Amino acid sequence: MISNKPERVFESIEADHDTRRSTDSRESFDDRLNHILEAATGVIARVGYERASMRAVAKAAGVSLAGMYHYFDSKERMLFLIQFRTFNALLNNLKEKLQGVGEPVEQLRVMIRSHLGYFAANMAALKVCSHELDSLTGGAYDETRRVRLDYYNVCRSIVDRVLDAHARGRTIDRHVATMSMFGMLNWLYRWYDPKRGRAPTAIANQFADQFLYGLLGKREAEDAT
Amino acid sequence: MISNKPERVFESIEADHDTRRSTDSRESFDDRLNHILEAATGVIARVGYERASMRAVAKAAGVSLAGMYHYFDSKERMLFLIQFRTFNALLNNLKEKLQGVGEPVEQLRVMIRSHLGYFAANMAALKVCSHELDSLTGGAYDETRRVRLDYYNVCRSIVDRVLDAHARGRTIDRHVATMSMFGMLNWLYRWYDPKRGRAPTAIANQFADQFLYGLLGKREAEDAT
DNA sequence: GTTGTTCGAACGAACGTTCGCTCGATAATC
DNA sequence: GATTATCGAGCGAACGTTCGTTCGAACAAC
Repeated sequence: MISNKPERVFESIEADHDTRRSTDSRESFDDRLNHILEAATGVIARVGYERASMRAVAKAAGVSLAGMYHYFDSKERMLFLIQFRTFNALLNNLKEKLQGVGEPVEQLRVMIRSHLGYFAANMAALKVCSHELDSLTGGAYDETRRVRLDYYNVCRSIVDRVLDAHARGRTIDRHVATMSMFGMLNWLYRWYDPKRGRAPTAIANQFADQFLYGLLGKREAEDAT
Repeated sequence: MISNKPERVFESIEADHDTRRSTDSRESFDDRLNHILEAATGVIARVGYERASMRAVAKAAGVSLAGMYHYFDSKERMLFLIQFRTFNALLNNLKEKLQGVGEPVEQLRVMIRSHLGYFAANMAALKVCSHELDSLTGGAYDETRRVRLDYYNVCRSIVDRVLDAHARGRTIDRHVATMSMFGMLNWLYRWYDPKRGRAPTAIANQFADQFLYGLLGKREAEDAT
């Protein structure tokens, strides 16, 4: 089932075991794959996964229909590659941005800023990830779920730390609180237009304020900055 | 395009112009239509609109494939009927619950409670409405959009009144705030399991608290109850 | 006998995928 | 250095299946 190794793609600077002599063809393979996946991401974001026919994706990528199957063995695998890479990039981006930030409240602000920043910079990919979560099945679904769970755990532990440090006797279900934050953030793909709306950083700040005040119930969140 | 009048269906106690004599066959037609739409809602909620074949819906409803087309002239019209009725019911439910409530903060609480209550009671229908927003095209899409805009305006004006009454010098984009609330609420269909999670009313209360404190930045929301 | 319901059977179109082939570039052989 | 073998990359054409929809006959009710 997992014949097309996904790790190869984003572990680009990893220890290479066997393929490094014929560098030329290898690099051009990955470049070509990336190009096709980007085209696919655009089409799927526009019309949805089921409506996005392989013919339409092939046309958008400038490849023949049959030629696509040199890069993945099925349409579902194509969607998996898009989602798996995006979720991993999102997670790595978050971990990187959190480095050196210790204060829980500031961690939460960084997290929301990071999520929204990546969102705004990769709208199509994150629309596909938010909307087509259940379009994968079996092992492919499980693998993306694993990454999403990692992401959830990082965010959840930040929410926990914020509440532990500044709890004010309110009874808050922390899972519900975390999911409400994801809802606030991910729903963006339904309404946000980067050409018309406010800048992503402005929205991120407002979201962070709203969510923090919502958690803490008072203004004290500010003295952390 | 709009051959199958949708208003007839939920304006059930409206002034009837022409059809009230042959009550028997008329009622059984509506009942049968309702039954098919409910089955369709379940199938679409489970596998998505595109994957939900008319054959699968027909089997779930206990009707032959051809027999479905006696109640709507296309698959898209079937989806339209589901969405249009659900959105209208949601809107009417909200207006009803708001009657007699004057205080803005309490209005907002009622709104969140109402939305979540309807959500919990009609999970499948609201999943279809949240997830398949863009599956309609042309006039059908416009009609559902109109109802959704009505719903937005009611909620937005409540947010406006809350902020006007309790503004504390914070700069808040009210559209962004309203959409963040819809995100928090509608994202529910992605994670909430009525059999495992907390009761809908408990979640509604926490959502209301979070969103209100988030808007106002302090605890004063409570003295409205 | 008309009208409203229901259905089996079939339609053309579109889908994801596969097959057999071609084309260049590289590797191997002499 | 010329010739041959090997292989990845790409494509046109077709496969079998499933899709939404239609048609005409059958049956019921009044």
